[in-house]
Amino acid sequence: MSDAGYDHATVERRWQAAWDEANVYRTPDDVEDPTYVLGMYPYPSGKLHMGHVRNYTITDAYARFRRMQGDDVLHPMGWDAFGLPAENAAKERDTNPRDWTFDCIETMTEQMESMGFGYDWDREITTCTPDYYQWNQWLFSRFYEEDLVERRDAEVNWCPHCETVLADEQVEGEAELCWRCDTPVEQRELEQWFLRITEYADDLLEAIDDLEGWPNSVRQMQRNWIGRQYGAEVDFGIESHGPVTAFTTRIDTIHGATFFALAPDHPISEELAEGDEEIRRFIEEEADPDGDEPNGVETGLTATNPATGEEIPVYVADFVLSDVGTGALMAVPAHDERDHAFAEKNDIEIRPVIAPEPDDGEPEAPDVEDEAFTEDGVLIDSGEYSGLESERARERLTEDIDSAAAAAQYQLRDWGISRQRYWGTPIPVVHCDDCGPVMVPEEDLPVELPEFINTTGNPLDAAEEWKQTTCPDCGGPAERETDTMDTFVDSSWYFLRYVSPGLEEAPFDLERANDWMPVDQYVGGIEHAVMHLLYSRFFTKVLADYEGLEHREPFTNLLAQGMVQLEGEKMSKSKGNVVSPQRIVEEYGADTARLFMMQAAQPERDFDWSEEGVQSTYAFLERLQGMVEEYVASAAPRAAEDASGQGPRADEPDDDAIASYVDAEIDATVAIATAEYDDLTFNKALRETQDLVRTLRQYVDYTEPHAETYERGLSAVVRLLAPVAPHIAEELHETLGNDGFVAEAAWPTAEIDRDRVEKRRQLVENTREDIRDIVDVAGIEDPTGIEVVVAPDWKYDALEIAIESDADNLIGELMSESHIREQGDAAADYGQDLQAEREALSMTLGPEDEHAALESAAWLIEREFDAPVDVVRAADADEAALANAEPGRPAIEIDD
RNA sequence: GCGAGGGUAGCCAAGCGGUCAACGGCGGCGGACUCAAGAUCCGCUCUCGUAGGAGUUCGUGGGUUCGAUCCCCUCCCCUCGCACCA
Repeated sequence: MSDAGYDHATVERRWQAAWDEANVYRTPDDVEDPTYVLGMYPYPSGKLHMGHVRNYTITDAYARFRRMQGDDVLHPMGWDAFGLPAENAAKERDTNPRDWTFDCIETMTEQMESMGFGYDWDREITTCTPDYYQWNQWLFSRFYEEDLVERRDAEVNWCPHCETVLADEQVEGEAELCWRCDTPVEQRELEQWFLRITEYADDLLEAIDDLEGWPNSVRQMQRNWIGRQYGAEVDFGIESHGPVTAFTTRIDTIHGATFFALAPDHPISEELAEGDEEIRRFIEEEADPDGDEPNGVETGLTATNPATGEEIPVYVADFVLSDVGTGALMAVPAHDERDHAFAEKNDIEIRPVIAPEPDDGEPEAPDVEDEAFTEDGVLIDSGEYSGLESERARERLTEDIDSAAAAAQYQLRDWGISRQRYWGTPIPVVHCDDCGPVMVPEEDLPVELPEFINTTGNPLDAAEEWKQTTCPDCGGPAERETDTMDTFVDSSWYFLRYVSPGLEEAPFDLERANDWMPVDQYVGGIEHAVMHLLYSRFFTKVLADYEGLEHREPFTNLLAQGMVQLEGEKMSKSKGNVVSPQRIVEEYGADTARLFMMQAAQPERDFDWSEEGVQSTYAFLERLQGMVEEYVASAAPRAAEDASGQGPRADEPDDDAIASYVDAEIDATVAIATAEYDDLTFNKALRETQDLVRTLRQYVDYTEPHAETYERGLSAVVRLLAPVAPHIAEELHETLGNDGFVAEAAWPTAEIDRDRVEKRRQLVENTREDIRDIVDVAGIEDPTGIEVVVAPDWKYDALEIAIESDADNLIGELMSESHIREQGDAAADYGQDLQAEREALSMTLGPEDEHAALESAAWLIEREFDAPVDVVRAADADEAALANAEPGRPAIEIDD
């Protein structure tokens, strides 16, 4: 670690206290439409990890940037405070989830403050408080009233380790493991509460197209998850069981259906199993829906193909899933891979009815002996439908077959929210023997959690006194529902609660929510791409439909931030490669940690933590502080001189040129960095800013700087850095003699033409490089003078003509200009060059601008080669030198 | 299998039709400073070249174009998500 004098701990504490004192990050209720910047609230696990730090540095930097630009900003923080880990921790430590959770919150709040995150803590929300979760209950009742809640017996995913039900989304991978503990998930039948998200499937799906501020990956993942497929439902009559509906996307292949298959848990399969030992045995012992092999058993029944009237055998097959489609399907082995595999195994006819579109002549049946032909094509052997294209045939068949109707299938299931755990929102329902399940009336909310009981099962079940109640409808004895809600319910609307966190009459202040929502910039991990983000969209749409919310989408712009890795690997406790933010803050300070992270990579990309990188970031801040302090120290005596009437310091003419270079660079940096901040590409904004620091340092090293310019540069740097490194920025802002907080200072502005800046920088850079090349290639040891000659005006004119001209003979066109023609051979030569490069030409700066740019950058060249540099206009140069000069590329003469 | 995003010099990584031998960082090399080291600063870091030049490069093979790292197609590889989905 460095030994120099940047006492980050003191600086950071000082400004954290000052911000707090001055309420800098408070958003008053009466602001009109603040820029709403939000990071996904954390689960209070007890410690901030690098992922949190990155997430919240992104939102904080953006919020600070917008605030400095003059926006009102809403940047709140809260706690996703319900959940299983608290319960487990409480059991282990013999405490209770509430105390444990609040301990964790306290620790993490301190850590967040030590990072310098500027939150409006007055809007803090904590989902495990009755103040908050009563509104989960209220919303549940409202959903119930709107018929969006359903109680049904359901086969649910059950984690034996967590002793709870899991949503489909919480079951991971082919092995079906619990997302929390990786235990294999089992199936159980339970009475469950469901939110009917499928009612919104179309809305949720179609609105994705308009979420232009979201990453494509997330949008695509949500589309996949909803999984809408258009097809048809069609009935096959099964003897003695009546019509059975099957869903198919390929009704055009119906003439090739050679068997019918039922899921093992289809009602008919179960009925058959009762009277047929072999079917029973298959369902109970052999069926393996997870296996690769499609297994099945013949039922001896036949089904009537509604298109052909043909009788086809009915199987019970384990590759048919009861929760996909209708749990029954018409099987067309010739045109479906799964059906093909099953048919081969069971020796069922494979009958092709779709042929590839023929180039000419008659369609020919494809070879489906070994492999199904699954593409669309032209129907064959399909009676009156033969010759139709698949697409058209689907329409016609759906129309013509009596029992067929167009239908859509979704992969999205209703959202089961019941959890058999203690630490969650009690589902506000009372079970009455006479009335059945009854909603707890609004005036009796919240249903508060009873004291925690340390027991093996569900503590709510054990809380006898709490459980026994009376029925709100009939007044008879009744029992409370003992399940609690999935914590994703809490997070589905928390962003609305921040708008009016203490409101006692409603979950959120409608009018203000209408003004303030949606969240302008939401930032969080990609792991929430489906669950949290989909549920939040669902809630928002329901609230729009029934509660007068005027927004149908919660998050306008979404940024899925990348991971912080170590040597290309995700940090994890089990790998033991975790870098502790706390250690970094202690050793280098929050500013260093934040700055390092933001400059390391674009926010959405993964990047490697690097101790060297952190050190060099720290050194950068230290040097910057040194520069500011030195400047202020040297400015004081100068100011005294000025005041004593000895007059302003006389700037040498040479200095003016340098100052104009520095000035231009300041403008360029401000403009570019601002655009990059706007884009959340902090890495690029910071690179520009650091480049400017380098320029300023070179400036001050080279000459006595023009005070106004130099100070303007330092001041710009401090403010450009303030969103990311806020503490040291405050310190330097103060050192530079400013009153007030940099957090509330005005963002620097500069009007530049980015195209001009790039041309100017390019010209200077190319020229410097050319000089280096010449010195190197020519082996010039010690140059004594460098002359840089700008091209004559007529060449710029010629270039412009060449760009605009579309004449075949450019030379002719050029020569029609008398002032070019006068140049004789030189004009002809340059015309040849232009002709050759014809298509690649682009406009440069004008001769005066090029001269000025080079003149102001001459000091960089003098400094580098330690030789005087003369930037010369064409008019003042000798003929020989001019030959090599072109627009964008001055002639260079080096003396040694 | 389907979908999304990628493959750029030793490594990380920007660029996304001409100003590109290709920004920036790391690593390496040389120089300044120093008794020395570190830090800092200045260069170099595809090949050849005694005046800014030439040659060969951006996963593979084709194509479009006066011109392609950048656009289109084929294939190979990586990462992520979904998947016996009817």
